[in-house]
Amino acid sequence: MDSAPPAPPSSPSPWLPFESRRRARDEKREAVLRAAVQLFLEQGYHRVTLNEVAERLNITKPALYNYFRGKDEILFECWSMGAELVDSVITEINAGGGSGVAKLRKLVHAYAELMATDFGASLVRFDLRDLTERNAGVARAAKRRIDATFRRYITAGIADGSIRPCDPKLAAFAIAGSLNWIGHWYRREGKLSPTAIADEFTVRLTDGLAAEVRLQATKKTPRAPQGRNSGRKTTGKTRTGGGTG
Amino acid sequence: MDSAPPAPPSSPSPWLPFESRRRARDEKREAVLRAAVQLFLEQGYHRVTLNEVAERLNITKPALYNYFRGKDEILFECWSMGAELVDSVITEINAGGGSGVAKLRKLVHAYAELMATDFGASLVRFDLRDLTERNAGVARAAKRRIDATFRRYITAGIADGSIRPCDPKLAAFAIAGSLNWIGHWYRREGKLSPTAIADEFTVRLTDGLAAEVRLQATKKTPRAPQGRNSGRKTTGKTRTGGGTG
DNA sequence: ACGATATGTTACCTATGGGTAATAAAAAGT
DNA sequence: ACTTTTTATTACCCATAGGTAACATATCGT
Repeated sequence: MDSAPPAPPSSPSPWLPFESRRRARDEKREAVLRAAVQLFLEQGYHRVTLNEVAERLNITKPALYNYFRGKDEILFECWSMGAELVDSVITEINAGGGSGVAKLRKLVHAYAELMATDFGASLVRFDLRDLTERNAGVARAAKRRIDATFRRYITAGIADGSIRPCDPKLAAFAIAGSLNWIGHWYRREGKLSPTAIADEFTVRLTDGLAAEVRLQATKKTPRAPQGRNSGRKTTGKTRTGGGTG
Repeated sequence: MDSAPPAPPSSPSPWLPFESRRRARDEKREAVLRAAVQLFLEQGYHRVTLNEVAERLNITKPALYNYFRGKDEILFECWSMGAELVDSVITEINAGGGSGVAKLRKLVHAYAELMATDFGASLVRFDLRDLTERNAGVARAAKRRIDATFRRYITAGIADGSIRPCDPKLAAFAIAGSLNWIGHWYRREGKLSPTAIADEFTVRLTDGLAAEVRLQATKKTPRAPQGRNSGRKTTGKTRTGGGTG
């Protein structure tokens, strides 16, 4: 409160400290979600207060109630944003063709990239028990649909011969587990880009399942049929995130 | 509060409602941890009150402070129990011999089984941000050791030729992710026994990495390796847990 | 311009639950 | 038996943070 309020450097908030406020409702709603999801991921849902969320948007707590019924609804809407992203990915893959393993690879790749986004990570970092019973039900249903999709692609792959026989349920658990975990260790500031991670995981996770072709890891080795590691001497310390969890 | 207190059916609490209280201190301390970890996993740390923990042990909240400095310390001690289990597993594997892939398989198997225990699951279900900075530091260090072990076995495997060349860091992430996720979906009441899961994951997760032998999945296992669940009729829907997460 | 509506603000309420003080009752020491 | 120490109980404190009421100010339709 010293001199004039020069507006904090990069403020991606539609509410300028005390100025023009004429944006569309939906735009503001989404701005709340973007601020909230970021804080929730940073500090954890229970440690984030609505005052903090509001403050980051240059408004005050009660203003939030113009857009949401309460804290848990904000959480749910964040989660839903992620779920919609996954749903649209699935819809697109379903629309296209390809063998079982091809579809599975597409899903793995897209899902891995999603886990590196805020709304994507919220799918696996938020605790559904923080939602109302009603919303938790919706969320569980969405999760089931996603899980079913993994299994369906695997089952289809086994049927069309592109995937070696295995238990679709456990295979789906193993794959989804790896992918979901990305949401826990990925850090924007790390050296691994989302696409690099997605590329690698697509190979790693479907390699053991594929019936025929063995995909090569994207290690740049121009020729080498047997993925030579691109000279990286694995000098330990690369640390991107928490490692095991 | 009607008739005489016949002591709740199966009370694994050293504190009988109003009777002999002469157990050793450590035994009680651990009883607190067992009750706490169970509640924390069931309902989530923030939704569990110390009153609930105490109530389950037939005591009152302040009594807990004879054994712990506060709620967060209970959480930390639960977490530590899990960490110690992993550490002892690692110690044992390190003591034995075998190729890189052999050690990795041992670790995967044991870790998978651990994820099906309360203290094991607490390793990945608890939020380290709920701990004091000091304890969180200890926990992070432990996690790093575990992660390093995965990478070391993989690196060793590549060196001794038992594992195909790959990026140890990402491979470790992929494997640990799958395993950690077990802690999220495994349910005691489900039909999958911990060993069945461990067996399957050991194959699934190291299959794509192994240089030579391709292990065979445990398919063909007659049916229940273990799971004679008291006559549960297994009607279609198998659902063990949340599926994707 | 001018009400009506949407969107903010300030000031407040209150349930919750971690933590503590004072005290009583066992266990253990002598 | 008695004191001392450990361990439990009852009664309380109080900071936090979600939520609400009452009021203010833009924005908009006409």
